[in-house]
Amino acid sequence: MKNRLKVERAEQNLSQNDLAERIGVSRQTINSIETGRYVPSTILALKFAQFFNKPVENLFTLEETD
Amino acid sequence: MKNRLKVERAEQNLSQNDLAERIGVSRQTINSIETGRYVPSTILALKFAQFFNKPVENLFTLEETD
DNA sequence: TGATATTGTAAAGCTAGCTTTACAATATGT
DNA sequence: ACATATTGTAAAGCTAGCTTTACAATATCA
Repeated sequence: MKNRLKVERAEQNLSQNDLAERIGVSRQTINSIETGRYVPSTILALKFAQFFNKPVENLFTLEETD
Repeated sequence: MKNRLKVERAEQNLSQNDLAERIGVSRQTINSIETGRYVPSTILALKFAQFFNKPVENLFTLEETD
């Protein structure tokens, strides 16, 4: 699964730490999701969507391997 | 987090087992999500959305406690 | 240059997601 | 009534998500 967190974050000029605090998770969680080490829970995905004001599908997209 | 899986399933007249096979998970996973025991991964949420042809936000919604 | 911010990783520890197997309770259909 | 389908749970086992702490590499900026 791919995600656009890094880009969305850049558009808002936020650091991983900023986003982590706004969403309520650790910075490592943000980093791990951005670098593809973790697939977030649906709760987290919905929070990102809410925060960036974009549909979940716009931030996260399935790949063949999923 | 609430979800509308049971309703969507009923609208399509599908059993938990049917949905499980279509999505590619075990029946217990479907049951556990429907009864609120598990929060699915974002990959699973996207698959449900794809299958029911509805946005993730339409199937899963955050609650205060999330 | 020197100090600070940002990002990438790693490890340990705990919890949660998912699987398989299994059984009971209820609903459906002949 | 009987057989079958559906749903709810449970337990064991494994993997993945998330936390905290910590350190190194790179970028930013006075």
